[in-house]
Amino acid sequence: MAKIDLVRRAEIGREKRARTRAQILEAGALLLAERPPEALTVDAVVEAAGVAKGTFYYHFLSISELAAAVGVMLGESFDEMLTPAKLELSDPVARLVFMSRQFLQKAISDQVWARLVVQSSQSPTEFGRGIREHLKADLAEAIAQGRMVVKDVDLAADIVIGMLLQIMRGIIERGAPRDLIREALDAVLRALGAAETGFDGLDDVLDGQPGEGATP
Amino acid sequence: MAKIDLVRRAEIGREKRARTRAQILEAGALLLAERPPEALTVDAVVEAAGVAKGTFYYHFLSISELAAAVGVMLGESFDEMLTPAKLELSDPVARLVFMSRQFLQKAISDQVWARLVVQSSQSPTEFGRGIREHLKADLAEAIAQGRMVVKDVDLAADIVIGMLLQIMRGIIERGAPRDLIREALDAVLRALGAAETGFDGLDDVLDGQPGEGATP
DNA sequence: TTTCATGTTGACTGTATAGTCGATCCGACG
DNA sequence: CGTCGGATCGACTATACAGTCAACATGAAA
Repeated sequence: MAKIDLVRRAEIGREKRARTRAQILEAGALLLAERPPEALTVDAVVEAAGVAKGTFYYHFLSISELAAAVGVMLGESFDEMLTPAKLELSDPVARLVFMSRQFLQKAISDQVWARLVVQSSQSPTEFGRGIREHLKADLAEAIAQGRMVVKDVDLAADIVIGMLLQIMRGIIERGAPRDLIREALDAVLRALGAAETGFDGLDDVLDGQPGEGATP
Repeated sequence: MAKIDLVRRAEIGREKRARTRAQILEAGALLLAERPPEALTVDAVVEAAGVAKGTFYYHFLSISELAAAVGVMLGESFDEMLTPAKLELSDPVARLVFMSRQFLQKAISDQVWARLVVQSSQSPTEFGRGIREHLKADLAEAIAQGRMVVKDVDLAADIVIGMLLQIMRGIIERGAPRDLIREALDAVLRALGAAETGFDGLDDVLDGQPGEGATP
């Protein structure tokens, strides 16, 4: 019995498999942007993805697993979006502002993404918790440096998350008037009581200019 | 054919009818506190309410009508809660603070109510729009008086609503630490840029003391 | 006691959805 | 070009749910 190269075999379908899975994932994301996971049916997903029902179950165990996968996808888009901040900005308040700015800009340029974020913020997913922890780390650092009036990290996180999420809802429903982002960022800093304790480069971050060390 | 007193007849069952309807309504509110209306089934409602399925359809046309009725109920609880502010407080910022304070206090003392409010805030119901308009009226007055740094009424409303809702979520998930309400109210005022432009009695309202005119 | 409007019941029908499974397709490899 | 394993398909069963309806319960009035 000639042993066939199983490893090779395993690779064969991988591209097709990945493509189909991506189709289902994208369709799921699109649908989850406009309804909660509890209201999402397998039939709706497979129709939107253009695949057969069995194919869905070949890739996912259930709708909730699909929802989790979409959550992971969202989380990755966040990491991708926030990585530059981690690398370039050493100041926690600057990182906070940068993050908030990226957040709102993405919401303005990608409505589906915005809706998806808003929907995902309801049921506490793994993704949501990750964002929150990331945010809390920055806030704790800022508090430790005596940069903020708000001392309770959880309260500070709720303030930031609540403002950004609701402003995102506003963007979805009513669009983004001129200077919205700048005014929103100012309001976030004021709410935390971090407005007057900035560092030199903060205005650049607020305006979306290249930050510290980027200008030779 | 002796005309029977139809008006009287109509009154006969009213008490029973009202009681049953209230049962269904309460069960619906309880269930809608923990899942979105799209995920609520008639069977679940009638089981929770302890009535037969036909009874549900005798009182309501559909789940969405029940959800609307629950929304109206919530709206009434708001009116009830906010009426004293309208009457006693002439200052728009004081009314804003009073409203926010009542809001958070109620959330702390009534978890089901809090969950229901959070859930209802997702799908824009009639109730949600009413609250927003009410809030925007106060904010517009405050802006007109030059009391706030934030000039965009919609942005201001999103800031307040976002903060309060997310803080409510925090209360639901992690409880309310000491001084949470006071710190939250301070943060709201700072966010709007209304912290330094207060009037004399504002501290009383912030602390939940009887407001202006109540001390003879 | 009888009558009758109002309200309640739960069995019933039809439909939508979940989840399964053997048939089929596809493409690499010998 | 035939074989074979991984991927896809869609018909099928079982179940959950929506919505209906004829029968029954209740209690005030005659």
